[in-house]
Amino acid sequence: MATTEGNTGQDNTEQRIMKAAEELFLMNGFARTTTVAIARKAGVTHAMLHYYYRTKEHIFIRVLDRNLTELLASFHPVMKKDAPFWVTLESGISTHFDYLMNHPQLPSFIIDTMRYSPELLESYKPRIMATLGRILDFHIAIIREEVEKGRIRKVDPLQLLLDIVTLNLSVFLLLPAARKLFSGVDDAEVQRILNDRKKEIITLVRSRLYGES
Amino acid sequence: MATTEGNTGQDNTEQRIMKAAEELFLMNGFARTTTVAIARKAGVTHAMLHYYYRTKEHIFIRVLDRNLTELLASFHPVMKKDAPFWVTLESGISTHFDYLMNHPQLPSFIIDTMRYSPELLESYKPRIMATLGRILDFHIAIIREEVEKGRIRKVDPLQLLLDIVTLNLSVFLLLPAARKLFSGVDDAEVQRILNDRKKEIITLVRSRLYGES
DNA sequence: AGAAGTATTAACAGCTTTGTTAAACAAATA
DNA sequence: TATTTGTTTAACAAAGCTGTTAATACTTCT
Repeated sequence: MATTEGNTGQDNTEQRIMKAAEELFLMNGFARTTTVAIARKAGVTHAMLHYYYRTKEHIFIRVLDRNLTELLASFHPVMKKDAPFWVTLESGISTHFDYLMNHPQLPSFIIDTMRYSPELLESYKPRIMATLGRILDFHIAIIREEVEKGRIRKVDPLQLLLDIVTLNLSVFLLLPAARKLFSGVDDAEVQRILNDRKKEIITLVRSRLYGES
Repeated sequence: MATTEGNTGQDNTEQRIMKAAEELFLMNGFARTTTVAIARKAGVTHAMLHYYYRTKEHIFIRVLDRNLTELLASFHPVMKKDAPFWVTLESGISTHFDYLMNHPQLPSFIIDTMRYSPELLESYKPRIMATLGRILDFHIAIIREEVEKGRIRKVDPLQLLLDIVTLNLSVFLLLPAARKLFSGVDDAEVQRILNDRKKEIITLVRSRLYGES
C-alpha cells in the first residue's frame, strides 16, 4: 500500500463513528441519541464506540467542542468591520444568517444542550460568557453612539440585538418542526423560503432604524 | 364526611398524578419524562399512574390535548376584531404575547412534540392544519388589502406574519436555555425583560408597516 | 362486624441502554 | 513462521424504564 500511516483520508472506523455521532447528536441531541444508533449508522458494533471514545459523553463532548468553537468564532468577522453603520450591520445580519443556513441544526443543538444537559456545557460557560460579553459590549456601544448622534432612531441597543438574533435564530428553530407538519416540501422550496426570510429580516431591521423600507 | 362523591376538589390521587404529569411533560417533553418521576412528584407509586391512566402515552395525550386545544382557541379572539388595521394588529400581537407569558412552556412543548414524537400528534394534524389555514387566509387577505390600498408599506403578508409569530415565540423558546446560562436572574427581572421585549416587538412591527416609531 | 368494592403497594418481568470483557481475527514484525 | 500488537465481535452485566400482578389496606354499605 502507498499510504501506511498518513491516511488523512476518511473511511477508518474511528472517523466513521465520529461522523455518525456528529450527525445524530446534531439532529437529536445527547439524550435522544443512543450509542447503538451511532454504531449502526457507522456500520460497526457499538463496542467500537467505547473502544475508541470510552463513553458516550466523551464523544459528545468532542462534537460539542468543535461546533461550539466554530459558532463562537463565527461572530468575529462581524466585529472586525469598519464601515458606515448600516453597511456593517446589514452585512453582519446577512453573514450571520448565511452561517446558520450552512449549519441549520446548530441553534437547536446548542439550546437543547443548554436546557437538558447543562452539566456537559458547564466547563464552556466561562468561554461562552466571555465571548458573549465582548460581542454585546462592542455592539451596544456602537448602537448607543448612533442613537446619540441621531443617525438612527431611538432604540434600546440590547433590544435591537435581540431583534436581530431572535429573528435569525427562530427560522431555524422552527424549521424542523414545520417540516414535520407540512410533510411535502422539497429542499428547493425551503431554500427559497429561507432567502425570502433573510431579505425580510433585513428590511424589517432597516425600517426600525431608519423608517425607510 | 360531607362530600361523598362530588369532591370536585383537588387532592385525590388521580388529579395529583395528572398535575405532576402536566408539569413534567411541559417542562421536559415526552421522552425525557419518566413515569417514575411523575409518580414521585405526585407522591405515589408509579403503579398508580398505570392504574388510573393505563400507559404513559395515554396520560401524555390528555396533557397534549388540553394544551393544544387551548393554544388553538387562543387565536380566535384575535380574528374577531373589527377595527382599524393597526389597532387590531397591535392588540393581536399583545394578546398573543400575553398568552405566551401565561403559558411560557407551551411553544417548546409543542415544537418538541412535533420534532420528536410526531406520531403522538398525527391525529391532531387535520385540526391544526385547518385552524392554521383559516388564520393565515384571514390575516393574509387583510394585510394584502391594506398594502393594495396603500395604507401600509409593501410587504409579503406571509413574511409579516412570520415576523410577528417568530418574534413572539423566540423569546419563550430561548428563555429556558438563557436562564441556565445566566444562573442568577430572579423572576421579577425576567418579567421586566419580557415587558420590554413586548414593547420593542410592537414598535418594530409598526416601523415595518408605517415607518413611524 | 362482615362482605364487597376500591385504592395502593411491593415485587417482578421484559425490554433497552451503557459499558465491559474474553475471545477471535487481522496486520505488522522479527 | 511465530510473536506481538492492534481491531472487531459476541456475549454479558448492571441499571433504568414501562407495564403487570398478587397481595394488602382502606372505604363503604348492610
